[in-house]
Amino acid sequence: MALFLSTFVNKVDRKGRVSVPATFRAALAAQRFPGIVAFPSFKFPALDCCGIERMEEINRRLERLDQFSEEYENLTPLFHDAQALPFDGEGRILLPPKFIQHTAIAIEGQAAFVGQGGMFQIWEPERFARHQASLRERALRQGPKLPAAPAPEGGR
Amino acid sequence: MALFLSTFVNKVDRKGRVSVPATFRAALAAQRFPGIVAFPSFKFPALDCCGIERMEEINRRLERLDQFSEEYENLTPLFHDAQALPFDGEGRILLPPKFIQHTAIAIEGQAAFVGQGGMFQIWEPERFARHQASLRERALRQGPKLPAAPAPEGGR
DNA sequence: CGGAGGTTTCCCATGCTATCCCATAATTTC
DNA sequence: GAAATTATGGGATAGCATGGGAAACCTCCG
Repeated sequence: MALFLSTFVNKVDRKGRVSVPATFRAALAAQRFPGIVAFPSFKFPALDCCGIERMEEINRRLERLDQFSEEYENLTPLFHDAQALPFDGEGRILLPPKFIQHTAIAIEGQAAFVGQGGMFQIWEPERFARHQASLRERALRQGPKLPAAPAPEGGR
Repeated sequence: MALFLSTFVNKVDRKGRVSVPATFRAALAAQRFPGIVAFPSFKFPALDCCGIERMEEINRRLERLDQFSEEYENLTPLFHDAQALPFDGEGRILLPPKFIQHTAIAIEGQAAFVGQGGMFQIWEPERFARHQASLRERALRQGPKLPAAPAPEGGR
């Protein structure tokens, strides 16, 4: 299973290239497409990213919704704006102008790669810091709850 | 299942490396990733640590929540700050600067590995001593209670 | 059709740091 | 008491993030 952990801040060079952290690349190494798939977050100035296989999984989940329902339609933009970003020889990706704009990441600035478990996000570092603070605050207020272990074989 | 017992204090060398106690390594030996996963404790200047399998288990549970829900988001900070720390050939890990800072562990100082059962913590030894004292004091005041064993046949 | 301008992809060079490897001392086991 | 395991130290090496330039590519216009 691909598991993305920790936060890495890397530089964006003049051409709009960024190194994907080596540990993230390693988590994706087994997949057919050597690169990542990214799409603008609905709610935040960030990119949601994963490997191609996860994208296929998301598609399978989407297929379980009624084809002409509003929920279905609400989710399809995800595919409209998604882009496959291949690694270059050094493990970098090129951030397309649209993504630069959506995230407010600057050319010759920095990009934060944020592990989320099965996926990761890309943020402009200062915006992420603010986002993280507000997330913490909300999580404390609401009390994070992890669903019980899936019953079948359950540990213990 | 991995079970971590007792407390060990080891040196942190000039490069920020510490030996993980051999018994803890043995408890993790069966897992795919040879190393530990650590993240800053919410409440204390300490690191919470476990093996990769436990992290994957947490991720599996997380995946049962809707991808873009608030409950989901509330739990992701766990992954933002977690780091996989692989063992070197001698069973040491490298403490990243962030963790050094959070725990106030000093380069060329010491680190305490504290067994907690299914997980363990890493503390700066003096801080842990104070923490332990206040824990004891509270436990005495409140009287510790261990949940009863599940009924023999116990469903779930 | 051909070529100029701009862009993208590939390749090589560099400094830095983490990782590997070996050595030694202390401790435990047999 | 000898051998194995563990904790610790330090030097050598490989991998990573980063920068720049050359080659391939496309597009638009002459």
